[in-house]
Amino acid sequence: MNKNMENSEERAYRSIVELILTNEYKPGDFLLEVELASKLNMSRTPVSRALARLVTEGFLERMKKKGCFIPLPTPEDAKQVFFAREAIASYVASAAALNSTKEDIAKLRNVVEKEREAFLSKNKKLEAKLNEDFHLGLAQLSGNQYLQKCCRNLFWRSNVYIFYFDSFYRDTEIPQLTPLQHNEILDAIEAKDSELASELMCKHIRRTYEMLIKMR
Amino acid sequence: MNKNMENSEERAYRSIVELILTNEYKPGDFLLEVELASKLNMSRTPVSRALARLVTEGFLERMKKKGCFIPLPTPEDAKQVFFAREAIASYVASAAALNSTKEDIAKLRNVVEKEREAFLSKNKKLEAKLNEDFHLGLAQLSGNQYLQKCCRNLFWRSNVYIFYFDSFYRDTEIPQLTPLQHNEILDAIEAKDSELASELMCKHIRRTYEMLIKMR
DNA sequence: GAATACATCTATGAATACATTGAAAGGCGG
DNA sequence: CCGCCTTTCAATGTATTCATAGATGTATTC
Repeated sequence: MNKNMENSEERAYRSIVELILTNEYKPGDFLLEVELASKLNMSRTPVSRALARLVTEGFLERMKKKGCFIPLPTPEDAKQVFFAREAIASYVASAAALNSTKEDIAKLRNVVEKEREAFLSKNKKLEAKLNEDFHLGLAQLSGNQYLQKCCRNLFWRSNVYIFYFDSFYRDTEIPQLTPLQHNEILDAIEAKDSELASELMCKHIRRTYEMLIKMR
Repeated sequence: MNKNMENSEERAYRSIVELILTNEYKPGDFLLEVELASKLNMSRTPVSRALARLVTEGFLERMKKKGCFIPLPTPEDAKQVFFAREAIASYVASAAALNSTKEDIAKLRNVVEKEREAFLSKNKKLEAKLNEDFHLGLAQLSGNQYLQKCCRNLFWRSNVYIFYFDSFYRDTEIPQLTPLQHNEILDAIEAKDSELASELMCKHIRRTYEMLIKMR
C-alpha cells in the first residue's frame, strides 16, 4: 500500500517520535499498538517494533499488558536526564573541537543562522528541529558513533521536558539565548579549544535545566 | 511448552548475550533468526525482537536481508568504544563517589575480593562476570538510570574486544591488576573524592585499551 | 456491607503464514 | 573466457491469527 522505500518500522518510529515531539501525545498518555497502527495505516507489527525500540532507548516506558507511555516528568528524572546530557554532550563538544573541518563548522553555522531566523519569526516547530539539528550535528562531528547514539537518545528524552513546559519556556530568555550560545560553542570548536567547547556546552545545557526547575 | 515464567523475548535476549559473551558466536558471525529460534526452541518472533534490541543497543549490527552480526573489531571502532566508555564511566565514578553509602561500597568490595580469588583460581568466566558486576554495580551507584544504561551497553560492546583478544589478554598483567585498580577506585569513592575516582576510572579503562592496541 | 472468587475484556505476547528483497549462482551471448 | 542478465534462494519484513496475562467489574457468600 505504501510506496515509500523506507521500511515500515522506520516510518512508524519517526511518526511516533513526531507525534510525541509535537505534543500530540503528552506525558502519561498510553501509546496503544492498535490505535497507532490504524492511525498510521499499518499493521501492529512495525508499530510494536518501533515502540519496543523507543522503550530500549529510554524514550518511553512500558507497563506489562497496559502499553507504552511517555514517562511523567519528575524533578528527579529531569535531573538525571540533564546531568547525563551534560556529561555526554560536553565530551562530544570537546571531541568535535578536535575533529571538525571548516565545512563541518560552516554547516552548523548555517543551522544556527536559521535558528535565529526561526526565533524571530516565532516558528516554534522549526526552532525545535534546528536545535535538534545543531546538537545531533555536533554529536556526529565527535566522530564517535557510540557517544552519538547516547546523545541522540538523551536529547530526545530531554525534549519531552522542554515541550512539557513549553508555555513557560517561551516566556524565558532561553529561546533568544540559544543561537548565541550555539555560536559561542562553534567559536570554541573552530578555535580547536576543546576545553572551552566542553565547558560552554555544559553551561548551555545546565542553563536550560536550571530554568526548568525554577518553574515548578 | 516452556515452563519459565519470564517472557520469551527476555529469555532469547539473555541466551543470545550468553552465546556471544561465551564466544560461541565470534565477531563477524551472522546470528540468523531461524537458526537461533530452533536452537532456543522458540519461534522467530521473540528472537527477532531480542536481536532488534541488541542492535539498538549497539551490541550487534544489522545488514538488511543478511542478518545481525557481531561487528568485526577494528582499531577505529575500539577507539570509539573505549573512548566512550572512558567518558561515561568517569562521570559514573564521580557521581558514585557523591551518592554511595557504606553498604553499597561493602557490596562492591566483596565483588572485588571474589575477583581476586577468581584470578588466582584462573576461573576466566567467573572473572569476566565479576568484572561486569563491578562496573555495572558502580553504574547503579551513580543513581542515574540514563548513564547506567549507556554504561551497560558500552561495557558489553567493549567486552567483545576483551574476549576477542583473550589469548593475548591472559598473558598481560591486566587481569592481575584489575582487582587492585578496582579497589583503588572504591577507596576514592569511599573517601568521597569524586575527582580522584573519575581519574582512576579513566586510567583503568585506558590501560585496557592501550594494552589492546599494542597487540595488533 | 465487605471480601473473595470468578467471568470478562482489553491489550500485548507469540506463532505462523505470506511478501519482499538482496545476493549469488548459473545460463547465454559476445 | 568474460561480462551481463535472469532466476532462484535464503533471510528478513509484514500481516494475520490465536493465546494469555493483567485489570476490572460482578455476584455470591459470610
